[in-house]
Amino acid sequence: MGWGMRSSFPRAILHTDGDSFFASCEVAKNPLLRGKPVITGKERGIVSSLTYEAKRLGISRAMPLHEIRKKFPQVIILPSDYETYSIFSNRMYEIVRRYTPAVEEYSIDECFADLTGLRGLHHMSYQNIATAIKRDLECELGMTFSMGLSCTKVLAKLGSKWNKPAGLTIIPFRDVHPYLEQTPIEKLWGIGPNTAAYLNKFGIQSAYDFAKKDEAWVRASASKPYFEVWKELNGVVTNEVDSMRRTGYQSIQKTKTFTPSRDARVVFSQLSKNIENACIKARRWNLATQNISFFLKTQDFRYHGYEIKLSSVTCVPQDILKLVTQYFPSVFKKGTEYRATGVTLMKLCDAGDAQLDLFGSVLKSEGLKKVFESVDAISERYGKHAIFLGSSFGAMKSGTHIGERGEKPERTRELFKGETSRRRLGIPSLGEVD
DNA sequence: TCTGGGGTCCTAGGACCC
DNA sequence: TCTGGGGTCCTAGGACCC
Repeated sequence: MGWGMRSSFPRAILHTDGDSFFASCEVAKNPLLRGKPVITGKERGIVSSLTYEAKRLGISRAMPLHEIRKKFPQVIILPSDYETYSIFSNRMYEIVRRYTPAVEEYSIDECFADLTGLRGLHHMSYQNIATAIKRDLECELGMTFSMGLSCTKVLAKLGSKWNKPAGLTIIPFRDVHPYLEQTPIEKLWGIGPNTAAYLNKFGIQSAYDFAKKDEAWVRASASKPYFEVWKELNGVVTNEVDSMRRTGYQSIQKTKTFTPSRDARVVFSQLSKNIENACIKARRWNLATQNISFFLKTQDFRYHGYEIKLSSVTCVPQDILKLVTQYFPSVFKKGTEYRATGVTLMKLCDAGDAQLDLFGSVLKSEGLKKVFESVDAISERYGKHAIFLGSSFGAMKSGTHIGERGEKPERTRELFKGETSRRRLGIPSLGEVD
């Protein structure tokens, strides 16, 4: 196979992308904002999402808000309201599902839909089905959507990016050439900066350069994910629209940046809060973990932490806190200024009914006692004052010590000795919100 | 990009087994 | 004892995505 090969039957894959999604949700929620420069991300101090009116002023994502307030006092700055965004997101999925059950909820503002074979049912061409979906979305949600229609996900995604905002770009496979020629390789979905640089070394600059490479070369020179992108550029579906709804997570991570602090109690309380929140999310999905990791992030963006294997599966923060409390002192360095903490519940498994029952009783009887113990262990180490541990841990004190119970983890591993270890916890490079 | 928060999948190499 | 081949599982790290 080479350039020109195709899947055995033609597919119609639609990619839908909400334009400036968070900011658009805010406008849809409050019509008085329409036509105005609106940005979200107030709580972060930088721009998260922005309307085109704001873009026209020269504002861009990640711009500090103090700068914007000074330069553009007319801009409306709003805090993120994820509950609303989630409601709009679900409405978006439901509208698309009127036309096909094969809808993949790809992210809060994007979905894929497989329209293959539905022309007869709807008495419409694929183009007209896409147009109808777009019309429904825009009428009912009060915002615009960018869409791409082609024969694979990679090409559909290329289409939705082609004409933003509010564009619908159809890329029939026979017309794909000019689109690929005008697309730098690093703009392709699935090709990041590393792979782009690697491919550049072989003279591959555009998506077209990549697509026309021999199969043998791609197979030999790139790993599976890139081979699959290559196939999709050639019209062969390797990544089907997956309409399975989420039933859980492989891992749950909670991290939060705070006002920089050298105070162990402050840093620990932040970590504790993250652990609580991670466990709340795990329990909401009836998930439990036996492998966790935590880290402290310094002002110079270094990470220090441990990966810990617990002696049993749990979704109770106290169980995790007990171990984290033991390891916290060897991670926390006096005099070092920290900016964030984080925890990851790894290898999540079904918590099962028994686990939930256990949790229920723990909550009622043993829970508070254990909380006291954890808090106390830190108080012992770092001072007499009660630790402020956020909402559920505030103003506690007690007389017992954690050491006696001393549940031992099965195994621990120190993390983040080197710079390259950062990615252990999925510490990301800066991504895009929308 | 002077840096938030949250995910997924793939691969190489070692451990262990027959 | 210095030498096979092959399979599976697990881990650590890399890369990518929104």
